[in-house]
Amino acid sequence: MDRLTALQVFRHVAELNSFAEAGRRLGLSPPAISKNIAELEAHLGVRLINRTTRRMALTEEGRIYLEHVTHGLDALARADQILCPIKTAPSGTLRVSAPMTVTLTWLSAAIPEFLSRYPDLKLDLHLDDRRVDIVREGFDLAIRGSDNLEDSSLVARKLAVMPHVLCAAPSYFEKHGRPKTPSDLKAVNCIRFSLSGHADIWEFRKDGRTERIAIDGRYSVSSSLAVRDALRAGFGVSLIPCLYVESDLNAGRLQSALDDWNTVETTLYAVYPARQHLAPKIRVFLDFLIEEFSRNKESVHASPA
Amino acid sequence: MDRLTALQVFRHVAELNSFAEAGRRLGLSPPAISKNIAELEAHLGVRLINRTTRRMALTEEGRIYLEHVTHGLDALARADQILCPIKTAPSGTLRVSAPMTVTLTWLSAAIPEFLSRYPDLKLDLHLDDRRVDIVREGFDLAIRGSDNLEDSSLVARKLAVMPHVLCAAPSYFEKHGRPKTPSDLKAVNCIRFSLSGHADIWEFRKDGRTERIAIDGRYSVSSSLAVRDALRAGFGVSLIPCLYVESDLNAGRLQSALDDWNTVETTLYAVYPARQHLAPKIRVFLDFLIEEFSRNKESVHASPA
DNA sequence: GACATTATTTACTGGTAGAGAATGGTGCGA
DNA sequence: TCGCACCATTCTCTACCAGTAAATAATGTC
Repeated sequence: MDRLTALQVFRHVAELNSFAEAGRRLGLSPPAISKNIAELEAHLGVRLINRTTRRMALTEEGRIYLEHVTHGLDALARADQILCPIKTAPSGTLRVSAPMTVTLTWLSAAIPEFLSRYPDLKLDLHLDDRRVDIVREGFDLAIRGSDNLEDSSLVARKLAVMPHVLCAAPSYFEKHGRPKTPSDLKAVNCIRFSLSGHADIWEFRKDGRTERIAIDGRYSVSSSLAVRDALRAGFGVSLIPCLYVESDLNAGRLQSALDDWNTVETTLYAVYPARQHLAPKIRVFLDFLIEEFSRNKESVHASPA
Repeated sequence: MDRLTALQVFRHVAELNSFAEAGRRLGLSPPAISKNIAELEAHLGVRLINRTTRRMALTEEGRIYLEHVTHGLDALARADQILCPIKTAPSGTLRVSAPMTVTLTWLSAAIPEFLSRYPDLKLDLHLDDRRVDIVREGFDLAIRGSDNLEDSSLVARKLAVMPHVLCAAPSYFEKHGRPKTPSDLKAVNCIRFSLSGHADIWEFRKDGRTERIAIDGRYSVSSSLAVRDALRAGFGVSLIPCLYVESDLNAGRLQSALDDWNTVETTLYAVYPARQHLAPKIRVFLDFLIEEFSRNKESVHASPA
């Protein structure tokens, strides 16, 4: 027996004081009404409605039962209704995890405009370069580099490609020489971004040939911005997303090397739990990310040139 | 989809934080759990639970929904529980319709004892010689004479047989003669109980012969007690339940006639709406009636002798 | 007194809820 | 590090049940 429909049948019958009318209202045949009431009574072991073919009236038990049932049914209906606005308009709190550096250099400036576009939305943005467990920690969405991409039941949406560039301060190159081939890097102080998937081995490609260099160095750090600071200070060379050193290269504070080699690219993904029933708040933030990253694409791609 | 089980599944999953554990608790297979949640989400168009194979967490919407659903589910559970004591122990209000005279002469004296036996029970006893519509007027039980017995969907339980006796005051018989045969009644002032089914035609049987006499008289009244008053006053003769005139006959205030003829009997029934799921309050009152009428039977049957 | 309406019963059917097996994925412990 | 155990999901299949239709019984109305 489907008790929920039985309860709704009971409620309608009680309120309309008629089996037939309740059937018409609910789109059910008279027998269906009868059976539902009879089954409900059998389930409870209590007679709820006294009825002849012509007349019906709630028993005392029926009246008591109706009161509680009505209350419960209304609460359940309210539960459904409360989700209605949520599933159409963005609202509530959006919990997002994003890598520190990407956010600070690329995204955070645009966040206020995004939030002002959706006044009912709150944003809880966690800056963390770790690969967070999105489900366990209750995030709605995470921005990840391809290094960290786990191939689970999550959905990944590509946002942007971040080409890398090998660079150092002019002073460093003057002192230690400018590498001409990837293998020159073996003898060089390489600053490593420890959270990268390719922290210890750097790849270079040219003319279909791939060189994989196990690099070494005295400084390993978990923030690209710290890497940049070390580069600026002339401490060593590093392979770093172009984006982060764009202005340094333009201003001559840093210089690139091995420009004729293609190097690793980090693809940036938005990762979220499911494609079905995607909440509007996630949907709009995703759209915002796509829009934002595509807007900046040309400037980024132009930078290494 | 059975939404009630889906909601219960959702609730258990949310509270136990595990699909499998919820399945074990509810006696359902893991696939059943999955499907219920998926269907519930499809129905709402909202993702309630983010899940990988290893971990799961409510979404914000899920948390909001759970709160309301829990509330509704509890209300419905309470509705069932509230009926539990009612369906086992007599309680609440018992609405009974009974004929005035039968009650006053036979029953009402025992009512207080009955009520003190069931302290949680209230009795609303309507004394009315009309044939009431038991369902329309919301009675739990009615006491009826066989005259009024409608053959509907109601249940009738035989309580007692009330033999009648033809009688009048000695003064009346002295003045107008004592009838020797039923047909003598045609010339006699017959007092009629108007609510009886045999008010205008009185039947007498003897040796397999039946005499049906269309009687006449100047006084018709809707209470047997008024008939008795008229008899005592020597106004005429009447056919009246032995019970009502027992003491009068014993004391010689009234005298019977046509004692060698069998006359009509009124069978007393308890009538109630249904045999299934008979409420305890009705059950105990019915038992009380049966007990009470069977206790008095011998004295009643002895009276006409 | 014929008709219309009502609740119920019976027999039947289509949809579906649940089990079982298999798959892909993940954490824990040896 | 590998393997084991567990978990959620998908697919397929079956059994059951909810609802309909037609027939019945009862009752109020014109």
